[in-house]
Amino acid sequence: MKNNLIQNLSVDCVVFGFDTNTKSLNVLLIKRFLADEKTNTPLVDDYVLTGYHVYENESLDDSATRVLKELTGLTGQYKKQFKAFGDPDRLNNEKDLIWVENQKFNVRTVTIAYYFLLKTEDVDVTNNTYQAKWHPINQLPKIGFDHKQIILEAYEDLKTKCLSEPIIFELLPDKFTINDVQDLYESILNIEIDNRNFRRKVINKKYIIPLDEKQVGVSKRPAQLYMFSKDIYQKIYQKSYLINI
Amino acid sequence: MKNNLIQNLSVDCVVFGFDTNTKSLNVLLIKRFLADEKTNTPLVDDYVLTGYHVYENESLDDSATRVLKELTGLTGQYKKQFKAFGDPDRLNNEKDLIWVENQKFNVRTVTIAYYFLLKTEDVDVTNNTYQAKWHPINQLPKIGFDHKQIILEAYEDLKTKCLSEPIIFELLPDKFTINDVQDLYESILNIEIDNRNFRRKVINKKYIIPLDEKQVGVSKRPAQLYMFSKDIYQKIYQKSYLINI
DNA sequence: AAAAATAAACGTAAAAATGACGTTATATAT
DNA sequence: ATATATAACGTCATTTTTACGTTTATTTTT
Repeated sequence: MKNNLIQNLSVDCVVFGFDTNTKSLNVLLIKRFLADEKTNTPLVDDYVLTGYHVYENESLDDSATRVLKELTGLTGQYKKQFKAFGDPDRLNNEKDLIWVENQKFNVRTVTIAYYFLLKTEDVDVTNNTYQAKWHPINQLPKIGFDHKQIILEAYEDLKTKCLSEPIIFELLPDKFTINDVQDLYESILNIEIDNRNFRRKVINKKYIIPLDEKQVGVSKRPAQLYMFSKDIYQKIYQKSYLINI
Repeated sequence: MKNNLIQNLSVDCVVFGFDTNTKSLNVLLIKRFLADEKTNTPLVDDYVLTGYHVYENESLDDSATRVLKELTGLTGQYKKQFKAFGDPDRLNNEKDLIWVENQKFNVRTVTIAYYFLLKTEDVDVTNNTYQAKWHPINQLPKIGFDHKQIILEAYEDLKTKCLSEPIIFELLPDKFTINDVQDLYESILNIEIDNRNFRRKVINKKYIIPLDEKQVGVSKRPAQLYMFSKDIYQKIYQKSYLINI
């Protein structure tokens, strides 16, 4: 009955990026493909999150950081551990497939799920060994394991979190327009926002700093560029205790 | 290097309750005591969270539910999985002590931490085998393992969450006064709230329902009793997309 | 070079929510 | 009856939000 031995321990990373051109919140996924050698029938043909076993002397956070670095080459990105997934039958459908190495029945794989926010421009997707690819959160392909659920729960957490903290700027280029910010909120939250009110609200923030630059290469009036100052934000930040139930 | 074998898997439960008399947010903790048989020197003398190994065919959620039931007899309480703790040296200081059965060095214990919100009145602390005791969150005793950190992180999550969701009512009796609600917010958030403004705000909520009852046994003007209607809340609830950064 | 088109950027006013504070009402205790 | 303590209500100024209309700057078209 009691089970004080043995499980697999892994981390999985939901990597979010924002495409300012298509105005789409994207998730970085890895292609899985495996065919039967004789019949050539595809056994696995889907996408999954990046993840890996946690090394023996590694903290959970470090493990997630390592996995992201291996995939993207990036470190220091916004990272949040948002949930552990560990139902006993979590990977049972997949148990003789790849990624799950030498697993026997009844071996539980607990995964600690993180999400990362990064600037799409920082990642070179074409140049990696993982066949990684960005997928719009609203048009996810066939997803393996229970990773669809993990992605959607990460997304829910992100939706809540972006309302109360300026994490959105982790997803934007260093220099952005007010409309970029609005597009991003609209994509994440799947809502429409009044541009005039939104603009005023954002511009009034002390930590949104107008630059001496405008957009280049646009075929209409170029917009003012801004940057986000984390320093200023942290200095003037004071926790709001506004009860909103 | 790689570690695809094995670790201990447990759940730990931070149980929150509110004492309307002392106006204190409390945590339910279990006494640990162990003395050296010869010298009688105390080896362990502190408090810890309830927790246990996850059973072989048990989901993480079910495991937490079981642990709470064993401690309090209660089921169906508000429950949230808020973080996994799994640093490789997490329990190393404690490795030859009780609770950690037959552990060897280098065995990692990952714990999935939950917090529960319950009505203090529902729990009979005196009548349990665990020597469980309520402790004000602001006057915690000596705490074993890394459970102090776990408690404080649960508390942080609760503080954030109670601002945007009416989970506070999980901590109050079924019938409560407006001042009870205020006391609870003040305790949790460690702030002072203007009674008149707070009262207006709360009373205006459709899901706060005045009863045909007043306080009894108080030595001053008895206050109106209210109840919280989860049904009405869920019916009229619509996600607010107010961006507050 | 002027006009048209388009998106950026600014403005205004009503409504709602919040914050700060004064006053009244109702029960119990003396 | 009167005092007392707490519950409960009220008012007003300020801030924030919502809902729109207007102007400005730049590019493209004529």
